Amino acid sequence: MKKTRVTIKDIARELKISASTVSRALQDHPALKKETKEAVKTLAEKWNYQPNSMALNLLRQTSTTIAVIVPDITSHFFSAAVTGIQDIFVSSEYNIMICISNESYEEEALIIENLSKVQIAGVLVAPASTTLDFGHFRKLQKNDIPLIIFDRDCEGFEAHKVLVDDYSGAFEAVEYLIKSGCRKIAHITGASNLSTNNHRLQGYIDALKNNNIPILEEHIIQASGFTHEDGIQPTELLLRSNNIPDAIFAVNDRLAVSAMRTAKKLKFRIPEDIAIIGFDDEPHSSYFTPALSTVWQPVYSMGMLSARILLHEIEKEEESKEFRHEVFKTELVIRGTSKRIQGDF
Amino acid sequence: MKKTRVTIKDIARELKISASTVSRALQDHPALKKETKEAVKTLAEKWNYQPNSMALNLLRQTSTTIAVIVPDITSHFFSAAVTGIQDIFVSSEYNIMICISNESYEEEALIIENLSKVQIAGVLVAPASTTLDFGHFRKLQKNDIPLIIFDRDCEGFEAHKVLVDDYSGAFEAVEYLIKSGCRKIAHITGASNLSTNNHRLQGYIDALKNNNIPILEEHIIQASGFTHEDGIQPTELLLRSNNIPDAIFAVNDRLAVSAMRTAKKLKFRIPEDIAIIGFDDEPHSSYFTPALSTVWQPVYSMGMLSARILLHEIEKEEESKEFRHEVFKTELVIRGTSKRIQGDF
DNA sequence: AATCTCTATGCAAACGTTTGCACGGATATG
DNA sequence: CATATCCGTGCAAACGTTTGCATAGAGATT
Repeated sequence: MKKTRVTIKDIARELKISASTVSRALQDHPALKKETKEAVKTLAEKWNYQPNSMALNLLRQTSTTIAVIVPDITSHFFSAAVTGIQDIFVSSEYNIMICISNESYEEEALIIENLSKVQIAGVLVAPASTTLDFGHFRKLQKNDIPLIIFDRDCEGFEAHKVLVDDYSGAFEAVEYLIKSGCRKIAHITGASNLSTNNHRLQGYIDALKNNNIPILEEHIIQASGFTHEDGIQPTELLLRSNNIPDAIFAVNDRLAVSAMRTAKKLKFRIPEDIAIIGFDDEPHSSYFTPALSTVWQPVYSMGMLSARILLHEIEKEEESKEFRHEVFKTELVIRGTSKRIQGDF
Repeated sequence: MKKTRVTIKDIARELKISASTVSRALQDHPALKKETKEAVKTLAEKWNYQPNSMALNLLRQTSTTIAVIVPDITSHFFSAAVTGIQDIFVSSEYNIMICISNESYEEEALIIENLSKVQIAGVLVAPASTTLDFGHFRKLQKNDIPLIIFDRDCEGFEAHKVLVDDYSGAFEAVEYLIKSGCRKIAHITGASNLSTNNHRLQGYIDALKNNNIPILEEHIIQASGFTHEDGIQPTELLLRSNNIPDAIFAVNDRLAVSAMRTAKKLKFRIPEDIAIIGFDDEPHSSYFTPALSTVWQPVYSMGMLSARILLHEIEKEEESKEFRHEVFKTELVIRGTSKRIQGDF
């Protein structure tokens, strides 16, 4: 750790000119004469001069670091979103810093606490499932740090938001199940304070209502988490009850996959005995047998748009109190775990 | 963007003392008297003073940013590795910056080029599959920026390395297939300049040799990429040849899953007609039917160890030219896509 | 020869922080 | 009463960069 990078002063000393002249030469300042500029540029090139970004940021009172806070990065959903974000910032002067909240409000608050010690240009956050209080987000806003909420809504909290229309995604999926002949459709839902889960649940309920199918409490089961393992017990509960459903709409693909395997183990035929639709369209979902029907979300685009909005927010001059609110549409992807609709091909 | 954070000078002005005294008070300097310290601390607390990290880094000529360069973040492998890395740095003063090379040497080199414009404390990199020249890594070393190579070896390039014993992982897998009665074992391999692929290929070859099974060129097929789609064609080639194998060892789980589906489509029974073993043990692999047999890698631990080594490298005082070379062992996970060994339960 | 106008460059301050050194005042020692 | 010792604090430099202002020198105009 003794690296002594080439500075403007080194170049100035070598050329026997002042640091200001070097600085101006590198910026092609019109007042300088050609020979000076060239001499400086040549030496800077030769010595591989790199401006010290910290000195600059200190002077300008700015930062080129963007923080991205996600609950988890091993799920395809968030890693794809992060990729979208990255792809926008990679061609900008900004660098992204990834922070993982592990779906924990405490960790999320701690991350923001630590972030405030560092200079940060803006924050993109997909809130943890346990986040009910938004004080930490408000603090950022109070400090004039641009904030974008993505994927998961924080109801009652005003900010720029980039979301997915989970409600209609779920509605369409359930409506499809009904049209394909299912009448006893169960739903495996997730943590009840997540906007995404709630909107999907509401979409499920409204689709049933819309078709005059009674909503049965026993057919709405909450999984204790997002992973495959968390789908086993709810499915067993449903398929061993005395009111066995003929379809399961799961709040995500992992739970759907788990439901699939559990159903198979219990000798149910898919989709004849039990149809299954998931949510997310993870890359491997189409490789199961039968291939999983699911709801695709434009997650990469969502990441990109969030990043673009943040970028604009950071660089804009005028002060506006308007918050953007973008909602992406989903797409129903029908594969083998759901029955065909009569005359649908 | 007009935030004016509280500085040491603000506190000094308010308390009518010098900035140096404030600085010392906050550090509990023994020369200061109690009342001064307390007055400063109280006001700092009240005004929510946060030291400006850029000023500090500038003064100290250091940085608290670590760069992590991975080929891709949507694969479970790298996202888990990044999570391990993150979990080490989260409790340190360092922040990690994620950069994605998209498996491209050019992008990787560009990232390092851009990184050198920013102050960076150290770099963790899993090289892109197309990286054959290591000049960009050497440049980092020349600038005394600690570098750790993980997962993928750069043969002929000296650096700290944290790898997985791909060779014996593959050897064990193929040996298992042989013991379970397979004699015509094919291998779907990947990009030929990736150390991981090569070591797995070599493990495959040596396991066959070790059992006096001839190595057939036609049974070694290179997939054109890492995704599910890339596994279809190689499998079809194998299963439609006039020397159909009785087992496929795929270089990763995605290709294995794809081989599975393709084999099923072609009416092969798994594992009776064709056994399949993958590599990675992705979370969903056990949810296929039959569940995928595979080779598990301690990827999270690998991430953590890489991070620890980097941390040590950054903070160490003495200059040593020794490079660490850590190799993790894999574990064979036998599930349903491979036959049982006689008397093995 | 005195003044004016350019042109090219340097000076110094600023960003926020730390720290070696110096200094003023109080107390203790001779 | 003079000197030594100590305590608490401030000054100024340093990190690397930019930029408004000043200025030196040259040439042009009177």
